[in-house]
Amino acid sequence: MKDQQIHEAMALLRQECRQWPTPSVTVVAQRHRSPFTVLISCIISLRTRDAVTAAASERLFSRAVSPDALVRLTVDEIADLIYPAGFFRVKAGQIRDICCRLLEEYGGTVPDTVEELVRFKGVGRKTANLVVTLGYGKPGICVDIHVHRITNRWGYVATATPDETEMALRRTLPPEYWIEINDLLVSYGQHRCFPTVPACSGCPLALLCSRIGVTRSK
DNA sequence: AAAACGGGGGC
DNA sequence: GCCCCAGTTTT
Repeated sequence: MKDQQIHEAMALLRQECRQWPTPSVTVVAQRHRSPFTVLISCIISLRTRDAVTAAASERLFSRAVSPDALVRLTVDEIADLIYPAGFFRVKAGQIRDICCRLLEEYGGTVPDTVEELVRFKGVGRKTANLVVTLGYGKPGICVDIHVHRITNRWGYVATATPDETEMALRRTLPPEYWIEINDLLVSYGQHRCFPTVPACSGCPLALLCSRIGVTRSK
């Protein structure tokens, strides 16, 4: 796919996604405006639906929006607040551990590089990149399952894992779209370009997609 | 019962 | 690369 085509695709995506609500982690980040809340709600979102993530995040942040406030809660209290998110007990422990380390190693602030962020248990490249881009507004590409699936479905990249997709996009995607593409493709993946059976009929990107007519694909 | 959730870790 | 994690909602 050429640059000309990706410019067209992104313009169409922007237009199309306006009709759908903004993904919840982004909304939560905007409401509380902090790299810390992006980090925590991103951990909550692991293997958990968008609506559940939003509700759980709001419940937790109504009690604490900083590491020093959050460590005063016990693991059980945190677990109760983020229920019914998947793996809620494991995540509660991870969240509290991360808060402790943030206080001990970073004076209660959140580091702003992927390399530092992925040293925390429960934080991988997806979460780290979302903190960097959404939390700090710095260059980065957050590749979750939606970004991975859709860019491959387009034929824009040909990769086996989300991490490989991130590296491929860092080489080929114009920097002006780096921060934005996650929000757009999460929304598109939730409302049209579904995981198993995408709604290709009426898709504004149909002419740019290499899998036209394919109703079942990875 | 099985698949799906905006993954991550360990091997 | 594969398998496990440990929970709910949706089909």
